[in-house]
Amino acid sequence: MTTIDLETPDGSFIAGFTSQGLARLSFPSASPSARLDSRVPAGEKIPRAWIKATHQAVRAALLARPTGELPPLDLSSGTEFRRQVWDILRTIPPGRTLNYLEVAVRLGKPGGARAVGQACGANPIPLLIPCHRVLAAGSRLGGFSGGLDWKRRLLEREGVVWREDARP
DNA sequence: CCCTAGCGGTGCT
DNA sequence: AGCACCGCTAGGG
Repeated sequence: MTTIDLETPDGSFIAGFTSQGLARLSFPSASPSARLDSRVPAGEKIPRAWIKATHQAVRAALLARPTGELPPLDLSSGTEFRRQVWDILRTIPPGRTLNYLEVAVRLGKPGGARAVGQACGANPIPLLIPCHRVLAAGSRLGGFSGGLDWKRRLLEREGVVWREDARP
């Protein structure tokens, strides 16, 4: 994996590329264990177009704008089920949300809400695969592996309203 | 608020 | 094969 720093007004994101495409993205605030290591020497050569597309997509997403065309994605770290979940997440536009149950239903697995949550947590490319647009039932915030502060910040910019606590 | 039961997918033994 | 873990949900006290 080759890592590239992406500077943004929100700090430095780190993108990880394989020869297949963009494989990971870490937030500026990511804990050392979750943060990609940009010091490791580059493995493979990465097309400049991929880096440019990623940089633009990240900056757009941070402004609550559609990402436009993404570079090729390497989602080989995911199981079939998880890739199906991630594909659904990519259909959620800025400012819109689904909840875990709704994603499960779309997959034809109405009992799979919990597995959907697990798949969201395993999302290797947060922000661009917008797992922050998945809330819990009743518009409750639910979780976020990148830290709930980031989830709140992104949703707020997109004009989404959520409920901080308590069930209906 | 809490607790419980049930759920599907995943990874580790 | 078994089992513990989960970004969950619905129901009841």
